[in-house]
Amino acid sequence: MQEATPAPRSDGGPQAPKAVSIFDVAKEAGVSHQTVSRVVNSHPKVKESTRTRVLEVIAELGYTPNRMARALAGGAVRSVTVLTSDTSLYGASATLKGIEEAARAADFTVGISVLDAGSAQRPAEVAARVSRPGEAVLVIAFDAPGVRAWQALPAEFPAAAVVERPEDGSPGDRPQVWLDDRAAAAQATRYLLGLGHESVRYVSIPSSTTRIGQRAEGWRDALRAAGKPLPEPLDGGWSPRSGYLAARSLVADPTVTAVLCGNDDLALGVLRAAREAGRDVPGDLSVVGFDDAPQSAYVHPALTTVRLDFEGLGRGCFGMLLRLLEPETAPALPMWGEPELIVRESSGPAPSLRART
Amino acid sequence: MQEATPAPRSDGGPQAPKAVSIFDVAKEAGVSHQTVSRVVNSHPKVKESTRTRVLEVIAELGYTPNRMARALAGGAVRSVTVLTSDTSLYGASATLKGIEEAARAADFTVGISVLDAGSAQRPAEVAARVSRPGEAVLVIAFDAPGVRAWQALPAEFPAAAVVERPEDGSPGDRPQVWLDDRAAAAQATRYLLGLGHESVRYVSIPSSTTRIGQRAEGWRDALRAAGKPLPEPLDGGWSPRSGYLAARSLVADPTVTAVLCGNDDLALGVLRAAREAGRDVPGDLSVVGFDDAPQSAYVHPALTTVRLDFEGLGRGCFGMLLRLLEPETAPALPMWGEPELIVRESSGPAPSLRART
DNA sequence: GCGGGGGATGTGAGCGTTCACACCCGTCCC
DNA sequence: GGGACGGGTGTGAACGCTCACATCCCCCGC
Repeated sequence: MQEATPAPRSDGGPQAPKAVSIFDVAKEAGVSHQTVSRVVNSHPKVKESTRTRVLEVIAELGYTPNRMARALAGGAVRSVTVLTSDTSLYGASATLKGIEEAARAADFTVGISVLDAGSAQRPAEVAARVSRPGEAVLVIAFDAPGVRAWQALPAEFPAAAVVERPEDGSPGDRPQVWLDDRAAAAQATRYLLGLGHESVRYVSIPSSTTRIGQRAEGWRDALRAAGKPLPEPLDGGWSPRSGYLAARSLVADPTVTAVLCGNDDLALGVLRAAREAGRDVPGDLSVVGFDDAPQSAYVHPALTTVRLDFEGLGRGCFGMLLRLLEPETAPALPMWGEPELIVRESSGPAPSLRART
Repeated sequence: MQEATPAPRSDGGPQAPKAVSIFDVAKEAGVSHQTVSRVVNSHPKVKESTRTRVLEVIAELGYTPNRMARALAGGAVRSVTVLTSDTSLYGASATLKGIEEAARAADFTVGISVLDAGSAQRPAEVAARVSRPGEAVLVIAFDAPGVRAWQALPAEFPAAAVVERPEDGSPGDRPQVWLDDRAAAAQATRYLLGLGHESVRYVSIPSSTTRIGQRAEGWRDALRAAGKPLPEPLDGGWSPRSGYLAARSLVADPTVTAVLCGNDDLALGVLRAAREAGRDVPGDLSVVGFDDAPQSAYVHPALTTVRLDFEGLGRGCFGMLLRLLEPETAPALPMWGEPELIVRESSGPAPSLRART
């Protein structure tokens, strides 16, 4: 009677549409299952007429290869699991978007598994995240859990990673991609210095390694090059709240006139702390962020920040993996954009210069 | 002889660690492969001593069941593909986070596939996203592509969805979860009205269906209940930019003193438009957002908004799916939080009242 | 005319798992 | 004492695919 939605009751339901297999297609097309397989995998040695016939039947029957069976039989897996520790941060989610896009284009299935601080360390734990031994893995290693997972990954896994910086101790041949955060941070710092600020303070995101982060490094580079003393960076987290907490002491100090932040969320927190302390931005204090999240152009004051091409980076990372997996057929590695300083409203000339004007 | 972790590389081969299978375990434990299978699947009828022995061998050999083979053989798939159209919006990414969390707890693998406007319509296209016919699907259907995918999903798929509102034409038995946006929007509107505002305007996110969205509906409900005229909602998109563009005309009108926005990003755009038009928030204009994104408490002015428990919703959605898949073993459905109005700085008494004070 | 190459196709054996069944052996009951 | 029962276990056949190999046929060259 009613035609709609037979409600897929998992148990003894009389349904089970019995997916069409390679044998069904073969029978219908009057060829062997192997020929169908060849057509599906675009093997060269199939007669054109046969190929057409098979393709017709495939379309007619609505055949879809069963990925599981294919993988089981030792074929190409065309599936990748992304290991990441937080899908909701802008950097990670934009990178994931890029990966998914590239993966879909290459007809890969993408899985996702969230790392927590504890589990990322043991190789077995990490390996267990993957559905099939041998399946490819992509790690978004912007933070410590990510890096640990990347390091813990058994060497036999085909894998690539998006990292803050290449591991320096290890052999440099693991496929990984990164952005030149260091240069970008240096550029942002030089920009602030060029505005006449005596110095620039830095509120840092957590570093992904035991060493100081790349962005902090770049900030120090610029300060050092300008012959300025190197103040201690302030430790922030990833959230606006952590930026706010870290900045409260900072903004109370009138000699601080420029702050570079490890990301835009931190900058938001700094902005709020500044406002509460009665400091005008950019009049009394310049604040520069990092990442250029979609909101950053619209907050008040609009954030001067460093735009990072996370999506491109994600595509690039997948590209490296594809190259590893299928060296001959993989397309050229897509390039991603260079970091770019976007000047908006939250930064301006040092108060001293301003007064003089 | 050697007791410790025999490092799976069985032979002298350079690579190909040749994962240990159920047969390896069986042989080592002196039982049949089927008994191992029973142990792994915690089948009741296995002698305790046998079970212990097998478990020991499993641990020793580092055996992990091969998901592909298991799925192929008709076992439980324990894998779910999430269909969503944008991983970077706060609502979707928070929901995804909740889903992933619940899925991991239930030992499910989660895949993700991004929908674009075109592909979401044809059932075959949607079905092809899934790696195995019969594999479970979760749809995040906050927008039109999501809803179309949900509708296009062949009925034989075990699936659940997070929706803006339940489909009204169809039989209500498809498993879906939603938040009471309508009541929340009504509450926010009443709140603004209670502040003395003559009326409240609405900048809408795109509706997921052909009808007006739930949030707009709630806004209308409240206006109607208060005996106010119903102005046309303004069409926004999802981005701050679209909120900005939509609001430019709005903020130019001095009779408009309160604006409700379909999400926090739109509200950010409205805030900027207001500022450019020289309108003080909340002095001249109250702005209320929706979603309570992590940034919203830190922007200036801090956004009054409706907090939505997206993560809980995601967990709930997965819970529904699990119930569908494993009716007897599934735990009770986790509940998720009610929407909650969070009053911050961007809203206040109507200018008229304020003047009087 | 015959051996040889190679394009086009078919055959059968796995891949690692679960399912349906058969089997063994005690225990209980009549 | 024999049959029914049922806990505990083994056997073989799927599942849908790819791999390695065998086979067929046609065309070539000598």
